[in-house]
Amino acid sequence: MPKLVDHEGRRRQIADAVCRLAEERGLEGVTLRDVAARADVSMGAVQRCFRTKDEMLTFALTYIGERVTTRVSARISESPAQSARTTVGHAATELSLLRQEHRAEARVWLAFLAQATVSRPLAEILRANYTALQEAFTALLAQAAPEADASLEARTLLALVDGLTTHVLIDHISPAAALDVLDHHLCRLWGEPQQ
Amino acid sequence: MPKLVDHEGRRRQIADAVCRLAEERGLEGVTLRDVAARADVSMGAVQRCFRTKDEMLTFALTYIGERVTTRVSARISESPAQSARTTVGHAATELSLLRQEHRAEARVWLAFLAQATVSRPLAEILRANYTALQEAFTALLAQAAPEADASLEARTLLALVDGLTTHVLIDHISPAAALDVLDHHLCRLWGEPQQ
DNA sequence: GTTTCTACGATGCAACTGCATCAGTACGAC
DNA sequence: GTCGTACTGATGCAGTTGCATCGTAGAAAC
Repeated sequence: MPKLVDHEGRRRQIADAVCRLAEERGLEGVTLRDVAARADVSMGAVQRCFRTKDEMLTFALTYIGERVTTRVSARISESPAQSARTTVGHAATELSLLRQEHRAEARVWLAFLAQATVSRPLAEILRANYTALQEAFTALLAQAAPEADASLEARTLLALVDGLTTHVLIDHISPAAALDVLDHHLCRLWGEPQQ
Repeated sequence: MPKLVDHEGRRRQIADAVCRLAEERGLEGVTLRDVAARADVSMGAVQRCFRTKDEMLTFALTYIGERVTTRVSARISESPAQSARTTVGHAATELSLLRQEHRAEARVWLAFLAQATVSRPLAEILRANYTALQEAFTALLAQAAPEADASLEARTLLALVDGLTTHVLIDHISPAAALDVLDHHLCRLWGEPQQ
């Protein structure tokens, strides 16, 4: 057996390059040549890992989806002793990608979101991610606010978080303002008095 | 004075073609040649109307922004006798582009939204639109729910509507489910009992 | 009818795209 | 060592892109 390469590792390395480029120039600015250069591999290597560009983009979206989901899950499970309500707040904040260091992820996500409206494979990956997120939030909300319609509230929260993220990205509102909105929404959800 | 052409009319005609193409293939599928063909003019005519492709896209975004804003405003002013709360509901529903016939507009809007994260001119047009919408909703909400923080609630409503629209576009939720979420949110905002 | 000037549309062009190809490389088994 | 093979990276190619160019057409002014 001759030279063997860590294929999965290389695919991730390339997906990383895709994300960095998508963040800087948008998804249309992602070309095979630039991806290869950014990932410090040859174009041949990229073509060996992914048969087509579409396959590469699909993998990159799956990759970033897993990263976000993992981070949210981690945030949920790392705060086991807290109340369910606090956990919901933390998870939603994490998901809204408001922190500077996750702004890039948000940009990439939005780029894929737009592309998904005209690409079935991408749309299915996105749908799978959202479904998983919604189930997680529904379960959390069922604990945090037993008297509410957990599924409905989960849909509301996901949509609100996505909208806020988008508005922050285009500088319509500041991250702080987005957090305010989120806090306010959660407080009202808990039925607590709002100041 | 030789042959004169209704420039503004032609620009709108071209912008229409841009929107139809963006809806079908996404913004990356919009090329000068295809736009010209779709608008039933020659490429030369397109180049005469817009010096560069960017200028064309910028105009198209402004154009569609005006269309949406106009429709929302019309919806607001055509129901003068109703309560402020009903008006807010109608306006939000109109803005969420949930009806089948406006799905195309939503797709185009999302395409521009993604592009705006890497294009300053587009981002500024979007920001202007959102600012106008937020002011309108703030004013409405101040009437409809005097005890609430109108500005905060307007930001919430806009983000929620945007998120819902996006989720409908990628088929994560149905238009009916989105309407449910919106209704529920508004009912809670009015402090009414939720069934 | 002639002139004059805008608008037109066909064509050209350099750059770039995704993808295919293929001689060469380097690693591991023997 | 040598050999076979999985891998590499340079190159080729057809198609597309945005933009520039330029001769022509056609509507007003006279």
